[in-house]
Amino acid sequence: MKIYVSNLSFNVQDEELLNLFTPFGAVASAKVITDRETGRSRGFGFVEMEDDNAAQEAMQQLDKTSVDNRSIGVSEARPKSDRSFGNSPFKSDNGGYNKRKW
DNA sequence: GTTGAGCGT
Repeated sequence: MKIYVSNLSFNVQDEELLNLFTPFGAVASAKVITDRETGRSRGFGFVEMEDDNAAQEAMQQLDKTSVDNRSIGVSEARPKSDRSFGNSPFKSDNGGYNKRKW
């Protein structure tokens, strides 16, 4: 399950995310999105967990909790389009991500 | 020694 973590402090990074979600279950990957140009944190990240129910658990437990003096937000991540940044400038039909009835 | 909505290359 992919998890979207928002409102992160700018000093929290991948490892911090990992440490946050690890106690709830196996974390496949944890990544804080940093600005590609400057390298600074953008204040949000993604966490991929092996176990789905562990992910749900982590979400409820970590959402709105204070991390580094900031109340973070944890929710299920949107599906990153099957091929959003491939090679074609036309990208996907929706323009980035499936804009269904979320 | 930057800053605060947001869904990653």
